[in-house]
Amino acid sequence: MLTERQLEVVLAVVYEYIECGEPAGSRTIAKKYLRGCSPATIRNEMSDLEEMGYLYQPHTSAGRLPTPMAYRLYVDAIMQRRRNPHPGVNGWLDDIRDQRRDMESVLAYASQLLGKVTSYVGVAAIAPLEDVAIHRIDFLRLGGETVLMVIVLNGGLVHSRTILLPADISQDMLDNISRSINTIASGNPWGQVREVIYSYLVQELEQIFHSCREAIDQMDLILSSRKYRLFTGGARYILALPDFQDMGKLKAILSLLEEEQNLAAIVEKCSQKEGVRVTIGDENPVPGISSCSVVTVASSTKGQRAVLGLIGPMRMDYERSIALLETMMKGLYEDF
Amino acid sequence: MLTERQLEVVLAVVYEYIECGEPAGSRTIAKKYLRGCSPATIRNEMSDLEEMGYLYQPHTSAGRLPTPMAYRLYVDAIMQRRRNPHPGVNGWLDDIRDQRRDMESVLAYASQLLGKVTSYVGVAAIAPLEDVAIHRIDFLRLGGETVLMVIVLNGGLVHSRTILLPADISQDMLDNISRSINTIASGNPWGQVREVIYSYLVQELEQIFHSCREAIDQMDLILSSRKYRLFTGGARYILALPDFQDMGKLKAILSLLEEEQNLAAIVEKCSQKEGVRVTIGDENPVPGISSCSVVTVASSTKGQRAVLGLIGPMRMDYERSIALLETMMKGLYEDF
DNA sequence: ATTGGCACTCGATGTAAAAGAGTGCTAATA
DNA sequence: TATTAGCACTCTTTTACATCGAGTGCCAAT
Repeated sequence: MLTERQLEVVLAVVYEYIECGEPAGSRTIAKKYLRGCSPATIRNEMSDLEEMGYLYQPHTSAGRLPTPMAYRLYVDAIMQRRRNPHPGVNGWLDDIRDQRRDMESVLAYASQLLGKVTSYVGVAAIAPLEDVAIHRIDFLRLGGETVLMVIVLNGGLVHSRTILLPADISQDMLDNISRSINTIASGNPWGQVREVIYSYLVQELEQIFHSCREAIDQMDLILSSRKYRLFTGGARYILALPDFQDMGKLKAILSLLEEEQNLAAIVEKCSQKEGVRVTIGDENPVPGISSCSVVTVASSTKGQRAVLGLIGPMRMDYERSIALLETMMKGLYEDF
Repeated sequence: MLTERQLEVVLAVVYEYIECGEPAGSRTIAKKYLRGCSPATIRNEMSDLEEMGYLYQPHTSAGRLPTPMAYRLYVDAIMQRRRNPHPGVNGWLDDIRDQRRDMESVLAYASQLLGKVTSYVGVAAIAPLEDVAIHRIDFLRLGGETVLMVIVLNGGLVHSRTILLPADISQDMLDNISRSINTIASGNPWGQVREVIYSYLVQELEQIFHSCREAIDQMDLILSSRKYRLFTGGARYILALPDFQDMGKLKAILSLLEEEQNLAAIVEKCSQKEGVRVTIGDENPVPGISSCSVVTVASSTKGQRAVLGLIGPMRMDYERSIALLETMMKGLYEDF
């Protein structure tokens, strides 16, 4: 177990490193954070803390750096105490409100904004899941067997997808089908009406036209798949950070952004429960960004679940990031 | 004017630099490209060419590098002669065909593919312009004055956008409006029906409900705006290129990718006329990527205009890039 | 007009010395 | 017993300097 002073030292090292970006020496810590002690005392503590796995030295004659364990300690400390709202957010939210956009645009804009003001990568995600109420579903015949399925969810989220039915169906017939589906589905989340539709509607419709099953299967595929709609923004700003001067890290993070599935894996894990979540280094499910941390905040109203997040270096400014995300999410949800 | 041999030397320097990535010396050029001449002769020619602005030396004791003028010469030479189709494209096209996706997915996939196989940044764009035939337009009431407008264009391109009408209109009323609009618009490009709708329909509908004008204005905004739908892919691969080891350049190109308007400006310029277009360095309209080149190919069938492109370093492999884009565009258009 | 020869330039590479930051250890101290 | 001052030691970073080598420019010979 850590003594009071050891804890202070660890937190000081983390704080100092986040601020300055360089290994913290005993002298600095003594002077800036623990005025009552001499550098020598701090050295002794540091030596012990290194043995315990909280600190390490990049080389013999350098100061100490925090290990992921230390970051975890630091973040847990932040999470326990009350946090102040991040300043400036209200102004940005007003901008968003003025534009009166749909949820997709709002989140796209939010991710850009997050990236820009933090210099980390901003992430926004929305879970078009089975428990979001369906507004309506339409099928538009594009020609031949190709049909465009448009699913509108409450909150203005639109999913459209061209599907291929096993036969050529007239628009009138498609309208009939969508009317029947909408009667049951509209206003309810897919998760609730799925069973009903499969047990009752498909049978009835199948008598009219057996292609209905195909159409509904496709719907099920989209709505049941735990697919997130993802937005990222501000990737260019991380180039300025000293932590990403290394090409290897840069490549890892850019790859992550381009491969949506991996990003989705991270986001999904975070949206399990509401509130802030911080994943440090190896704690996050994707290899390759083991030197990065992810801060996310998940929230849901009316069954609409959204996630805002920041991906940054392990020495990111957790306190500010958390405050920013919390404030912004709170602000966004007053609108929707 | 350039002599025959001077031309040969310039082209050789460009070719050599594209291949090896290092300044070409007189010795190398003489040995590899102009066997009949001695290094000293080449040196004299090079000296003249430098004066003429085709070559330059990064420092006194280095070989020569091509200037943008030299690249222009080189590209023009390629463009004049017959080009062979790029191998391997057919296989990829089969993959695309197998997935039977709509145009959006196809282009998104194509941009990724382009980036991956070239290590440059792949770009795909589609111009949802006034001259693409409209399939149909729907208005879906989301609640209150908020309405989702879904515009489906021929080819499966979908544009949806929430708009705000000055009054609360029932879904039935909206259906009436869209039915009226579709009667006139469906099957025709907006450019052709725009006048008709404004002169005839708006007047008629306005008697029923004056909000129609707002709705149609919004449509006009989307369809008349020369807005491109853009896809980029493979940005992570350029990190491996020696040309982008410099953070400044990297930042420039990543910024470009995140700011769609700039990218659109580039693409727009290229889609003016069909066929391949190469923009070298400062020739392209966006500052910041003055050390990059852009190769694009534009094409259109049934009024559907699409652009494929590659953004790479100025010493990109133009020959291969051009062949790749031409072959791929040709292949894609056999499907659509 | 072309070519061989040679001095010259300038970046790249390598080595050594000096500087600087920070530790670990020991002995003195409160 | 916990803390502290002092000092030797380690390892990186910086600087300076000599060397190397690729490639040019120019001149005289062909």
